[in-house]
Formats: sequence, structure tokens, C-alpha cells
Amino acid sequence: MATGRSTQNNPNAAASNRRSRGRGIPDATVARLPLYLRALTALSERSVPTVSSEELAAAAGVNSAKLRKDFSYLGSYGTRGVGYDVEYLVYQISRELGLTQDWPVVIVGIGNLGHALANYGGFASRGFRVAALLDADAALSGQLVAGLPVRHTDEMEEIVRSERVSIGVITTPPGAAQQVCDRLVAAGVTSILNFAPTVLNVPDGVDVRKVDLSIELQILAFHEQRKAGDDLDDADQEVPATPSAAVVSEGTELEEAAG
Amino acid sequence: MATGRSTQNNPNAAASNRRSRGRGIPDATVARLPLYLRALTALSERSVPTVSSEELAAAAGVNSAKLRKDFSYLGSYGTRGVGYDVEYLVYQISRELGLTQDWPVVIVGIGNLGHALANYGGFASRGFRVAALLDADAALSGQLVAGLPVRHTDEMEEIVRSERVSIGVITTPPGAAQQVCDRLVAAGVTSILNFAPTVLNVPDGVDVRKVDLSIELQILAFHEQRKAGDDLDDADQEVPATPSAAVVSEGTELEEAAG
DNA sequence: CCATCTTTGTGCACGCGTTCACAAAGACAT
DNA sequence: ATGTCTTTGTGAACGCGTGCACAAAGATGG
Repeated sequence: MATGRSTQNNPNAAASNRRSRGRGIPDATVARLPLYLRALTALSERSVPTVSSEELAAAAGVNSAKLRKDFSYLGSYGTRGVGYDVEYLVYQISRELGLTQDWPVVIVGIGNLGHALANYGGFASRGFRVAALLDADAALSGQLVAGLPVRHTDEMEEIVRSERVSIGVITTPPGAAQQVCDRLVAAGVTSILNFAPTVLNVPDGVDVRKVDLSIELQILAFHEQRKAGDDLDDADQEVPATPSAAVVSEGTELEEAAG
Repeated sequence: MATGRSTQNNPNAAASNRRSRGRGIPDATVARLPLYLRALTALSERSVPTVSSEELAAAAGVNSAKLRKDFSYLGSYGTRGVGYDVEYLVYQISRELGLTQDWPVVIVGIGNLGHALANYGGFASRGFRVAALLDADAALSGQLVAGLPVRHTDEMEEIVRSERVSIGVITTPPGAAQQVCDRLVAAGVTSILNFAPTVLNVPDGVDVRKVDLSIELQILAFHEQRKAGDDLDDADQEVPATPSAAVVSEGTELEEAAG
């Protein structure tokens, strides 16, 4: 997803139309590679030498034919009659995803979610290094979060340039997100992971992926409602339609104050 | 762009093949309805009475034809030559998504991310009510988080049943996720939002949506790497292939300890 | 060396989602 | 009423993603 994005799926993701690459890997496949990688890494830790497409597909929760086709975009890394070499595949996928290099990342907006992300172990283990934690609230400056000092957003441009940061994570309130985004892009960031419930406008060449907790829940609610409706009332017609719209207010702040 | 799946794509989402409904709404459309709803709510707060498909599409970051087709699945709610009535559309979408009713939710695993979600304002404003915060660590029991006391997972079944909870949010470490999931499902939960980096197995009729921070970053890294490659070297061939795979360890704990 | 068995890699068909382009519908002015 | 202008709603074509089903490739045993 969500997206599968969500796609994303995704539905997810914004600026990037390129498919015209040497051996272009479909977006849907790229989105699944991290999934395969996780399953393979687990096998690797159990010292499993080889794995069949059927087994790996089960572990990753996908169709085996789909998995084989996905791998075929990377090249022919399997052995017929045997399966795939786990270590080799881990390396190939890591390389393809660009995880064999170091990716410095800045997190902007150190509220609850920023905290959670700063402490998230899944970053460091995959080549993602938190270069800096930034917040507009000067009161937070210097405070240690996950062993790193929070720095003021005034330092954003300098940090992005000196640390060669190309990926930014936005966990600010929605009102500040676009401005933070603009500054990140101006400073040289070309990929943004946005947790703020806002549509970000970015120039061509900049990728945006969005993670929206509220949207995911709303999608679940839709299906949940349909389940309930199907159970009770078989041939459901138009809903009664009470025209007294209880307008939901968009108070939706992701954090208390940050950007 | 990147994921169309999304959607999850949608990339995301697992158990749900149904499309055979009276007037079945495509999954891709459902995934966008929350997006439209957010844009419409913003317009509503500015007291904008009507909006054209073009304007709304721009605000939501989608193609206007797509938006019109999406709305056409809900019915003919627009007026040709004028546009859509904002308030009416807000109500129709809210109703379609099931947001006009109350959705009690439990959050299992009160680490950093659980904290962040408990404090997330986007829930309450859309009919989602946090019925309980659960954690396996007895030391947390009774502690207040976002005004609610953390309760022990022993109480899970009772809470789910008595509060009629149908949606569960899992923010435990990956090792505990499947077990927590099984217990939630056994107790009656039929929709799960999973933040743990694990593939959850659920019986038919249960929906799972996954949000994986690490995967999103890896997808960005892939595109980022490709950009860098395109800049430097035009006709990029096989990458040099340093065959010294620096195997990434799957230490990936989402939280310190919870489930 | 041949037969058999396993598993990959892929050709092909199908279905969903996206987008274009346009006819139909209504607003509005004269 | 009639004509013009705006904007919706949708038919139709296209492209991507998925999954079946099978041939090709290699392992293994006799």
C-alpha cells in the first residue's frame, strides 16, 4: 500500500514517471523487493543455504509465480531443480535497492512520531543513517533523542549540504509540511517520506512517498462496514441517506508542534 | 510516482477479493476517497460552497478525470456547469467510508509508535475512538498515555468483546505480532492495521493492511540510486558488482518490548 | 548416457485501473 | 426560447500487473 503505497499503492508515490531505463524494473516489483529481502534475511540468519520460489513466496505472502517473475527482472539468479541461493539473492536485492551504500536521512519534526522513527531499528540495519533530527521548537534543541541531539531547523540547509542528505522524512504538523518540504528540496533533498496528512507539491525529479495512518484506518472502516452490511442485509439498497451531514472537523494534527 | 498499488499497491491489503457488490466500488477508488475527503473538509472549513472536479483534483493531487470517475461510482452528485456541492460530498463520502458511525479501536504495543498513534488527532475526528491501549509489559499497566490508562494484554479478549472492537492496531515487535493478531482475531477483531514488519496470517474474512516504514524508505532509496546513476552515467550497464555482500542484519525491532 | 524428477523462467491471456475525448446536461444571458 | 458556455459523466482504448500453465534447464540416480 496502503499504500500499497498503495500502491501505492499504492497508490502511493508522486513524481517519477521513468520506466524507460536500461532494464527497467516495474514499480510493483520494486515495492515487493524489500519484502523478499526481509524474508531472505530471516532465512540467512537461520543459515538456510537455498530456498525455492514456493517456500520464499509463502514466507513473503505472495504468489510464487509473481515472485519468480519479479526475480527474473533482476536476472537469472536461480538454479532449476534447486532454487535460489539465499546469500547471493540477499546481496543482489540489496544492491538493486541501493542498500549497499550509506543513505543519510534527516527527520524533521520531533514529536511523538519523530521520536518513534528516530528509535526505529529498521533504519540503521539497512544502510539508512539518521544524519540529524530537526525541529522548529528551539526548546527542544540539544535534547537527546535516540542518542542524537535535536537541532534547530535553521541548521537544515547546512546539514543537508554538508552531510549530502538526499532523503528527508517529514513528521511535522500538516501546516508546516509544505514549507519544510520546500526548504529540504531547495537544499538538495530529492526523496521525501511524508507522514504529514498533506499533499506535497514538489518539482520534477523529486520523489515523494506518503504514509497516512488515518487513511489506512478509513480504508479498513470501509471494508468493515461492508462486512457488517453483508451480514445483516443481503441485497443492500441505497442507504437511508440521512441528509444531516455531521461534518467531521479536520483538526488532524499529527504532532503537537514541531515544524 | 511509484506505487500504483497501492495501493499498496493497492499494493497493500490482503484478504479482500470482493467486488461482487451491488454497486461495487473499485479498491483503487476506495483508497482515494479519504484523500478527497480531506481536501473537501479543508474547503468546507473555508466555507467554500462548491468545487469543480478540476480544482478538487488539484487539491488532492490526482487527475480530474480519475476523480470524476471515482465519484461516479458513488452516484451522480455533481451539477454540470457548476461542480460539486462541498458539504453534500463530504457527507456522501463519509457515509460511504463508514465514518458516520463510531469505530472503537484497540492499540496493542505501547512503545514509541504506540504512543504516537495514541496521541494522533486524526483518529477521533473521523469516528475512530481508542477503546484501549494494551501492552504485555505489566510495568506499563495503569500508566496514562494520551489520557488513557495502559492495560495488560490479559484483558484483550474481554475488552474486544465488551467494547465491540472490530479494528485492531498492532505496534508490537515483530516477534509478538502474529500471536497478538491471532488473539485479536479469536476475540472478534476483523480488521487489522499492522505496523510490525511481519507477514500476518489471518483467516478469510479478516482484512489486514500493512504500514512498513522501512519498506517505504527502501523504495525511495531505489529511485534515489537510479537518479544518481542516470546523472553520472548515461547508458548505465550492470553495476560494478562488488561481490562482497555486506549482509544487513535483521535486527529490526519496531519497539523495544511490548507484545 | 539416459530417464526421471524438481524447479525455474516466461509466453500468454485476462482483468483492473488510468486517461483521453466527447456527448449530455445544466446554468446563464439575451 | 434559444444559444452559448461550463462542467459533469462515461464510452472506449490502452497499459500495467497478475497468475496460469508449460517448456526448458539442471540435478540426481541407475
